Amino acid sequence: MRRLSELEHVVLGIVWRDGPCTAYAIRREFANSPSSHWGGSAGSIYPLVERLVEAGMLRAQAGGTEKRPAQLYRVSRSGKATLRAWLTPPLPDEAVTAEFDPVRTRLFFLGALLPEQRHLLLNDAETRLHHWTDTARQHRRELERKGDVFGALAARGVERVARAKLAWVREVREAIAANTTTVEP
Amino acid sequence: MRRLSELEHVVLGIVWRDGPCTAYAIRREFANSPSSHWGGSAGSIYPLVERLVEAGMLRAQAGGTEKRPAQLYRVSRSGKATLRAWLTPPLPDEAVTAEFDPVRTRLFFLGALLPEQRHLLLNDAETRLHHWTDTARQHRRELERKGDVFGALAARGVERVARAKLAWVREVREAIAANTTTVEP
DNA sequence: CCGCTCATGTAACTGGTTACATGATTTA
DNA sequence: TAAATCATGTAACCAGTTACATGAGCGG
Repeated sequence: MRRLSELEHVVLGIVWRDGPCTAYAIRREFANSPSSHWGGSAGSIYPLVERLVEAGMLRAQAGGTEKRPAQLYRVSRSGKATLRAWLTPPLPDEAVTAEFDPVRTRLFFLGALLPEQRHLLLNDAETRLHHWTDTARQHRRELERKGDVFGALAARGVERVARAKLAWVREVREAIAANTTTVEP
Repeated sequence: MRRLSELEHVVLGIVWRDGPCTAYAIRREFANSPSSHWGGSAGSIYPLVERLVEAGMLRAQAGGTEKRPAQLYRVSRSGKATLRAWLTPPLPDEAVTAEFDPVRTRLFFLGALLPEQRHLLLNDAETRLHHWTDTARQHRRELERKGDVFGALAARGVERVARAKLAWVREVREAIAANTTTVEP
């Protein structure tokens, strides 16, 4: 099989972690995740899982109740090996770069706004980031409560990044408070 | 015209900021950017710029030397208005969430590795993040040197996030040094 | 009994990418 | 004079999304 995509590896990881589970449960995992990078849409997950089965990474078994039957999936030996290979250094080169951040993307062009309007954008960003730090902390605690040690440690990263961004937006506001660079209308 | 994509807005911003410039110069902007989210491939930029011209957001004018003619683009009045609208709150809901981070994505499944192997991944992540903080700082200074005040402030965000992630990876290492949760082979 | 969750899929679309193609100009 | 950069484009592909479709079970 061709090189697995990042999403395919993540699905492999979810099935490894959550034991035998349905494709639907995988989708829910993405839907409940505070990250919005992958939506876990039906159109992506069902064909993806089928591909992993065909590639021998996942095994299907009948499950659920008689009333409500369901396909359960678990990782095969080769699936586990693939998962571990994915976790083994070196990380891909793109793994550590500036990710896509809509707030930062906009700040690059803050000069296109009138000085008064710049603060409106920063205020909005700050409010949302403040709220986001709460969400991130709650999510981490939820994982801790469930006993998912590594998940909680991963989620700590979201918390730290959220706080860093909050501090950053505040720094930007301080910095432009002095600056009154105007721009033609 | 339909709602502009994020990339289309960014291109609008680049043309606004860099004055009359070629599509090629726009591409270079993405290629030189330390972010890898958009590659600025020819296949995306040239058709995109053409679409913005058709939508009346950009105006084309002949330019370059006689020896080497080139199409120069500048933002129209309506292009500027669109750019400002993009910068005007409220930010879209997805603007403030956990972005895609390959390192964090992997840490969720760190438990699938043997305890000794976990440190190999963390070491790799730490080394790269350390290097990345340097890159980010240099890039920010470069923008400062060029007098791009807002660009430099935006780039400060990359720096802060890089440092936050570095601290996070170190925290994770401390935390799992004690933990010896093993997993079936 | 109405709406929500569980469960599984498919078809059309989209916003990019890679790879290919061309050719002039500048720099080492 | 070879290699890099400037400059512009196209065709095929790809990994996801949205929207649609179906149906059973379960809680208020």
